[in-house]
Amino acid sequence: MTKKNSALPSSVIRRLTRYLTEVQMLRERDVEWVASHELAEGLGLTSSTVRQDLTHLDFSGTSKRGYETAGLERVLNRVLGADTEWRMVVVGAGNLGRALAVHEDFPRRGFKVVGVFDADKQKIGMRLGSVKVRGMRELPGVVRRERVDVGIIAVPAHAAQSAADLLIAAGVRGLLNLALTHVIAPRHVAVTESRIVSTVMELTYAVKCLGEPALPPGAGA
Amino acid sequence: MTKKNSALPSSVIRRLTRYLTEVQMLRERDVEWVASHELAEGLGLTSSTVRQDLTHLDFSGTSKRGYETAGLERVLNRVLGADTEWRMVVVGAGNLGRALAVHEDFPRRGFKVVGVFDADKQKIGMRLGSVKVRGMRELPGVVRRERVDVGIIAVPAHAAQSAADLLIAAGVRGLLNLALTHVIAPRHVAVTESRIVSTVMELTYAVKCLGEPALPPGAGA
DNA sequence: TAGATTGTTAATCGATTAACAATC
DNA sequence: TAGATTGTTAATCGATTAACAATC
Repeated sequence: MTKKNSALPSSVIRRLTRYLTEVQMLRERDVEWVASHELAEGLGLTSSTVRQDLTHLDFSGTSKRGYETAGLERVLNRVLGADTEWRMVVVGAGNLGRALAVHEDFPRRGFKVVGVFDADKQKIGMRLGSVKVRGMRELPGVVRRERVDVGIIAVPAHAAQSAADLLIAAGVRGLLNLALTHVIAPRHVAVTESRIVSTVMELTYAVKCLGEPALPPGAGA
Repeated sequence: MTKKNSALPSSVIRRLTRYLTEVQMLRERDVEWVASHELAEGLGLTSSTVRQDLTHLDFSGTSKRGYETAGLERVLNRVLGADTEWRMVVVGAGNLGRALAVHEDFPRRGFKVVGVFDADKQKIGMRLGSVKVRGMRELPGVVRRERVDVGIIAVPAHAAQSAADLLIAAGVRGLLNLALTHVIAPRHVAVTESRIVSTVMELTYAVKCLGEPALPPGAGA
């Protein structure tokens, strides 16, 4: 609160989320201290980057010992807002939408899915964990009543913008867009995009660039 | 083939995947030409970035008209390797793994899931689209026989590295890691990581930085 | 103390943007 | 032709890495 708080670069934020999960795992194993070079190794970074990143936090390491995991976890949780509950809805009850609605990692980290919506009547009423799939008409009411912060867009590309518009009009402040198209949102709504198909294409490009393996592992003759 | 081909920067590759999906949609709507500023607008970029990116391609635009969508789609497909079939297996038949195994966007783009594996006996035999969940012991044989290129890791964090090791030993050349931990792989295996929980945390951080809305949309009294 | 590790500054590296001549 | 848009160069911007004094 006493610290300048807004808008760390997204490159830094992306890594902070990884430090957090790493530190949580260290804590489960009762590791009390971690050095920048250890975090770096575990995550494929340089120790310099780690130290640079952690200076953005209201938290200091100790010479010779590194960073106390308990304190680091606490401050990362606070900066990332992972210490508060975030209420989400999922739009689209296809394979991806259904998987996210019941994804165990979400409640574990303070993300609560309070509703799932789909335009397809066949899907309405379907039970997903603790929620039922509802029709799109119910979306605005649920978003308001349940004070939903974030909408997850898991619909086909052609329906993504109208799902976004509906969520924005209902009052969400963030959108996670999983559809293949870019969605437009006003400045007061944050948008993050994540596309599994694009990610796989990035991977296969990298594979292609590796070239054919000199020797397939375990090749006999 | 006649062009230097390897290792465009990953920032460029990430955008090329988006140009490809965008151009495919334009083609469905029978749009024959697209200008850099139009692509930029549709994707939230600058026209300068778009033109810069497209110079990496073995393809030229035309003054006054822009880029021919048919040619652009063809060359993007070729560069990204999206014109060949990629064979994949999914390790982990939890919610996420099952969703990916039957994800419709994959076959549509040349990605074929030829196997799903899980250590849990209860899940073995479960039917997912055209494949059945198999035990981990069958993984090496399937990867070899089916000439699998890429393994998708959709297991809990503590099992991620051993899943990676198994896939690598069996001969995959790429890993898509969806688990929360970093996995280590030798240089001849490409790794891409994608973590839905981290992505949501990036989003909620951005929401937090927006601050409280001055006026909640549609606030009455 | 001696030595390891932080915090921080400066140097490097890469990515994005601006600008404009060439071109159709 | 006139004007719009590319391809490309140079300028800016930001992110990563290297290096080292401060410190416990």
